[in-house]
Order: sequence, then C-alpha cells, then structure tokens
Amino acid sequence: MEEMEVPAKRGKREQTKVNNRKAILAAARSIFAELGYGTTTVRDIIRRTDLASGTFYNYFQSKEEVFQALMDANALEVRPHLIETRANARTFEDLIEGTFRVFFDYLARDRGAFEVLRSNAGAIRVRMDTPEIVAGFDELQVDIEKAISDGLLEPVNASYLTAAAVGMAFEIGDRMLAQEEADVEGAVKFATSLIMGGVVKLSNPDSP
Amino acid sequence: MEEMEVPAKRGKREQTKVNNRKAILAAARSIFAELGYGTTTVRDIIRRTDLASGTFYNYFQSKEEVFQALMDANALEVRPHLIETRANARTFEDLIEGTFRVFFDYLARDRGAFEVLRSNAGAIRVRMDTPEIVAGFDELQVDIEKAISDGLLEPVNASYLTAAAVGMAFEIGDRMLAQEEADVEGAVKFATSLIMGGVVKLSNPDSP
Amino acid sequence: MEEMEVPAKRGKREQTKVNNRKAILAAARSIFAELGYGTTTVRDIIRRTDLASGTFYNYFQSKEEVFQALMDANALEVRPHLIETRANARTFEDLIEGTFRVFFDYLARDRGAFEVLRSNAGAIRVRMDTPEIVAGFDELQVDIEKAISDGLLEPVNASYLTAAAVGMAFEIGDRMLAQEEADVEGAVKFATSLIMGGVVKLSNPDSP
Amino acid sequence: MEEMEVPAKRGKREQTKVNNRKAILAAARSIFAELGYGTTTVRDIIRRTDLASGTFYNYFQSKEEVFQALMDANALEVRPHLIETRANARTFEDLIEGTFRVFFDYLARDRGAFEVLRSNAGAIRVRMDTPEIVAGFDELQVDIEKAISDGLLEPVNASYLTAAAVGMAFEIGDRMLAQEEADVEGAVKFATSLIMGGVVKLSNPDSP
DNA sequence: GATGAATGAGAATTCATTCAT
DNA sequence: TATGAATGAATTCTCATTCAT
Repeated sequence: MEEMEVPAKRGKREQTKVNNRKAILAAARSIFAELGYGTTTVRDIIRRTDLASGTFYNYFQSKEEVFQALMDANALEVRPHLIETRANARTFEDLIEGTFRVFFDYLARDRGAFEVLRSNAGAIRVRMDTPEIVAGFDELQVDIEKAISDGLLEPVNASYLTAAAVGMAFEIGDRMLAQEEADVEGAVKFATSLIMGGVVKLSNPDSP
Repeated sequence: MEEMEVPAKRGKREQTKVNNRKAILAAARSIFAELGYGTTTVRDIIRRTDLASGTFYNYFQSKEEVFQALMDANALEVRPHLIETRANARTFEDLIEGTFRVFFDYLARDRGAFEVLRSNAGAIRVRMDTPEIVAGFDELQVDIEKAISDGLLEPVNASYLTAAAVGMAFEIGDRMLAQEEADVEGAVKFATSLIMGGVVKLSNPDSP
Repeated sequence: MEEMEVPAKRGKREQTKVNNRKAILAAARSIFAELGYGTTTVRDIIRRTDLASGTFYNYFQSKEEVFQALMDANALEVRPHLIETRANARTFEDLIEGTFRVFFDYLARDRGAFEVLRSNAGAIRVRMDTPEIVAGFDELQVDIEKAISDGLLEPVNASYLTAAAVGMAFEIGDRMLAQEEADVEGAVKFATSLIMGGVVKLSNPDSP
Repeated sequence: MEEMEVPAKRGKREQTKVNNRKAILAAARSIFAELGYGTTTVRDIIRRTDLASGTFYNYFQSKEEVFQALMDANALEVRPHLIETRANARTFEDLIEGTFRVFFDYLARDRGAFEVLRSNAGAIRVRMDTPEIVAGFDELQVDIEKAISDGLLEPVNASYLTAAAVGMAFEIGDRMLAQEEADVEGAVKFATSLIMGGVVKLSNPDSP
C-alpha cells in the first residue's frame, strides 16, 4: 500500500519534469544543428520527443527561449573554465594556449553543442554567436590588453588579435571535429604556434 | 515628367527588367542582413521595393533562389580576383597577402554584401557561408598545398592553416568594417604578419 | 485499506469540500464579471483560488456547469422572494412595486451577482439571461395577465408590459449600482411610478 | 435619401473586394447571432463564406475587429436618423416617440443586425452593447435633460428615465421581432404611451 | 480528494506562392 | 509584365480536460 520509499530525493513527478526539460533541450539541440535556428519549428523539436505539443509550452515560452537556454548552458560550461585558465596564465603564451585548450576540449567533449553553433542548413553553413559567446570573446580581448600593459606582449592591435584568435578557434575547431578522432592537443599546438610565431614557428616548433 | 530616356540599346521594357531585378536583390540583401535568412519573408523583401509581391516571382522562383543569387554575385565579384592574385603569387607571403587584400578590399567596397554574411537577428549574430564561398576557401587550401610542394612553405597542416586564414579573414574583416573608415591596408598587414610570423612579427614588422 | 470514516456531523473532509465549492463559485463569479463567460478560462477561475486546476473537476464537470450553478444560485436567491411578494400583492401597483423592490434589493445586497450578468469585457457590455432568469420574467408576465383578468389592471399588451418592466429593471438597476450608495427605494419609486403613471406621475407623485 | 446610383466605374477586382468584405460581415453577423461573440471562431465565420481562411486577414485583423465593424455599421445606420428626429422634436412626446420609431423601424428593417445584440448561446441569451450604441443612449439623456431645462418636461431623474427608455427599447424590440410581422407602430405607441402616462395611459390612450 | 503536468484537438495567424485582372 | 488579392498548408499557441502520483 505504502510506497517502498526508495531513498530518493526527488519524487517521480519532479524527476519527470527534469527529464522532460532535458529531453526538449536535447531535441532542440539536435534539430537546431541540422536545420539551423531560423528553419527549425517548435513542432520539429517536440517531434523528436515523446511529448505532446502543448507540453513544450510548459517548459519554454517560445523557440527563442529554448535556444537561449541552450546557449546559456554552453556558456556556463565554458566560461568558468576560461576565466580560471586565464587567471592562472603567467605568460601570453599560457593565456592563448589555455584559451584554445578549454575551447577545443569543450568541443571535443560535446560535439552536439558546437553543432548548434555551426549548423548546416541545406548548403548554407551558419554560425550563431549568442550574447554569452560574444561576452566570452570580449573578455579575451580585455586579457590581451592586460597582457600588453603588463609587458607580457609587445603592443599590437588587441581588437584584431582577438578577432584572429576567435576566428581561428571556430574554423580550426570545425575541422578538428570533422576528423574521426578529435585531436585536441594537435589543434591547440597548431593554433597557439600560429599565433605565437606564425608559419615559421609552425614548421619549426622549437624556434624561440 | 518622363525620363529623357536617351535612346539606348536596351528597350525601356528590357531596362525595367534589369532595374527590377537589381531592386529586388538590393532589398533582399538589406533585409537578409537585418533579419537573417530564416526569419526574412518574401513580403519583407518586396516591401522594400516599389514592386508588387507577385512580381517577385517573375524574377526569382523562391526565397532561396534570390538568396543564392546574392551569394553568387558575391562570389563572382571576388573569385576571379582571388584566382588572378594567387596565380601571380611568387612567394607564400604574396599568396597570403594577396588573398587578404582581395577579400578586405571587396568588403570595404561593398559593405552590404558582407552584412548578409554577418547579420544580427535580435541578439544572435549569424554568419552564412554559401557553397561558393566555401569553394573559394577550398581553392586557398589547394594553393597552400601547392606552395608546400613547391617548397615555398615548410610542411604544415594545410587544412588547419586554411581554416585559420578563413577565420581570421571573417573576424578581422568584421572589425575592420566596424570602424568609421575601413583601413584595408592595415587589416591586410595585420593578418599577413600574424600568419607569417605570429605576434613576434606583429610587433616587429621588419624581422625576417 | 480505506478510511474507517467516523460518522461526523461534518467531518473536516466534508467541510473542506463545502469550502472549496464556495471558493470556486466565488472566483468564477468575479472572473465572469470581469471577462464575460466566453472569454473566461477555467484557468482564470482556479487562479483566483488556492486550488489546483484538476480540483476544479472534482466539483464541476465543465466551465458551463459552474456558470449554471452561479446562475441558479442567483435565481434561488431571488425567485422565492418574487413569488412571495407577488402572492401577497393586492393591487397591480403592489405587484410592480414589490417586484422591483425584490430585484433592486437583491442587486444592492449582491453586486457581484449582477456584475456577472452585466459584464464589461473590453468596451463591450454584455448581458446574460439564463433560463432561470427568463423563467422569472415569464412568471411576471403570467402575474400581469392574471392582474388583468382579475380586473386589477385595464387590458394592455401583457407581453410588452413585461418586457418594459424587465428592461427597466436591468437598466435602472445598472445605473443604481453605478452610484456610490445604492438608493434602492429611489429606484423602486422611480420605476414603479413610471410604470404606473409615466412621466406625468414621475414629476407629480401624488397624482392618482 | 437614396443615392443617385452613378453607374459604377469599379473594376472587377475592386468589386470583388467590396463583395468579399460584405460576405465576411454578413457571415460574421449570422454566426455571432447564433453562437454569440465569445464562442464564435474566425473559422466559423469564413466557413460561411466561399473564401479561404487566410483571406479573412486581408480584411480584418481579428475577430474583434470584424465585430466592431459590424457594430459600427449598425450605429451608422441609426444614429443619423436619431439625431435628425430629435432635432425636429418640438415636444417631449415627439422626442420619445421619434426615438422609439427610429429604433424599432431599424430593427424591423434589419433583423439580422439586432440578432447580434440578442444572441442565444446554448441556453444563455447574451446582449452586447457597443460603445457606439452606448453613445447613442448618452445623447438621448442629453436631449432629455435639455427638454427639462426647456420646460418641455417636468424635472425628473434624467439618468433613470434614459435607462428606462433604453431598457424598454431593447426588450420590447425583442418581443416585436418575435412576432411574424413586426408591428412597428404598435410598439412605438405602446412604449411612448408607457413613458408618457404609464399603464393608465396605455389602456386609455386618449387621456391627456 | 488534491495536485499540477501532460495531453492533443483546435484556435488564431502567417506566409510562400498562385492567378485573375 | 505588373499587380495584389486569394489561397491553404503550416505554424505558433491555448485551453478544457485527463491522469499518474
């Protein structure tokens, strides 16, 4: 009559709610990755779920809200690591290398997440930068500027340098994932070397 | 009242057709840039035109077709220049510098074109790479590989290097356009130096 | 397995049931008054309650049923009084005056009830006549006809006279409630005088 | 009174538009009359039309807008007549009688219009007064007040008197329409007599 | 009984595309 | 060819009602 009362924190109802939210987020992630944000419909999302259409609206107000939730989850995953890494960097090379490593590592661990940002709708590749991602980039620029004022780096155009690092991160990350087995360290080394010493250093890793 | 209409080769009718096509393309470009592809409606496009909705379909079969035409126009504008530049390159640095120059030059001359690629829908930045653009990048990779086999460049991961150049081109291009007056040469120098010698060279342009 | 259920005058359980029913009815009344029947949702109703949505269906089968219950409660409140009043009427004026008094009195005591009938959704005033109300009106007509056949009233079109009284009751009642302090006697006198002697009598209350 | 009916220059397109608008209004009127405003759906309306669902939105923004258009059409039909009638009234009786006649006449000519105001949803009769209609009634009150200040009528509560007239108009109008052949003059006489001299006068039309 | 999330039919609305003028 | 209203399938969203807990 009485429940055997498995020592569970959550009641079944509460657990179902958590699961449903996850299911919707997962479905949204996979479909956004396939179709891109603009083309995806709410129906597409719930169709990948065993939930009813109305249920979507118990969890999210709209397509945009679920997308934001997805992006926020991404950002929450990466930003703390980025911040920690940069805080510990003693040289400019540490800073750059650590940043690439956190980013490529994250991509390798969670391909799905990146696919949302790098979707392929028909023949059109789309990349979406959410406010959170943009914010992460801005922080990188601040750190670069600090590195310059701290004398860790000769004066350069910090805005362009940030842009270069960001562009490289996305494009190299993309190609890294295209391979069977993502070689994170290889990508980190490549990107860092290029930033630090250009093609000269790429082919001559031990040059100063 | 009426235009003086110098007797031209084109009949008035024919001229109108050309003008309408241009008007639709221009409207499409500006609205895609604002809303992104997925969110833009055909009505949005023709609303920026003094044409009627039905007329749209006399010129393009669908929303997708007008988008493709826009992308193709971009490519047609750039690719011949890229091909010529690369063909004339004698060193790897020539190759890289020429590529960046053609691309940044194109962006500076036709900001609108790039806006399509770098749109801002709500808080979400979107970048769209069409097949034509991707093809242009693939050609760069072929040229880089050729440069290696010709001994112009030490062996490096050509795929990653292409990716790095592409990413830098888009991101630096973006920031270049953000400035009041686009400094094409500055951007070309920056990007080329970074590729060639990394941050060392950036702050020390005359190093070997 | 099941509760032993001690026979109580009212168990706590039973009391709760009564209270919940009342709570739902009160909430329904107030929200119907605001939004009108068609626009009100069951969720609107339970939101004004500390009950859960499912609980609604333990007490009423549907939105319509709660509305009917509300109307029936109104009618139950008024009809016995109307019947008694009319039964005691010795003259036609007694009949009319008593009817108006019961009705206006009821409105003054329970504004909320009337508001349900006279709701104001957006800019559109709505009045709802339920079967019970219609029945009450029909009885008035029967009494008027009886008054005529009893010689208390000269022969007139009883249907129109009933209609006139009903229309006056609603409209005058509405204006009476619009005042700070509902002047029931004033409204009764006005309506009765108008029926009995028209505007002449209104301004000349003591004329025959 | 009647338009000279200029042979219309309308093109077929323009004519179709006018016809479709009329068709939607007519369908809306009849379905509102059947189901009441709250219960009626846009689909119900267009289903009574040979138009497509999307076409509705070429003419009206929403269900509310079509309803308002209907009400405004009603008001436009009656108010000018009411204003004219009242302007010509020399006595208070003229004023009242003219008002009733215009209103009952209108009802008799256009039963459908009134049906919207007197609908029957399930067992619940609903009557809707739109702002335009309310405005018409407010004007009556002003005229009554003027009649008092002009000495045409002994001082009485103008608000209640207006309310009484309005209530009578709607209710008696309703019953008038319930008859096979609407007896406008009969209804006018009845209502006017009741207002002027109460039941005494009703049964004794020639009393002063 | 109470709860409140799930359900899914159906409502309002949009929009790419067609077609009569 | 241009026009712009018509079309209707597709989309977003709501809500009365059910049901597992």
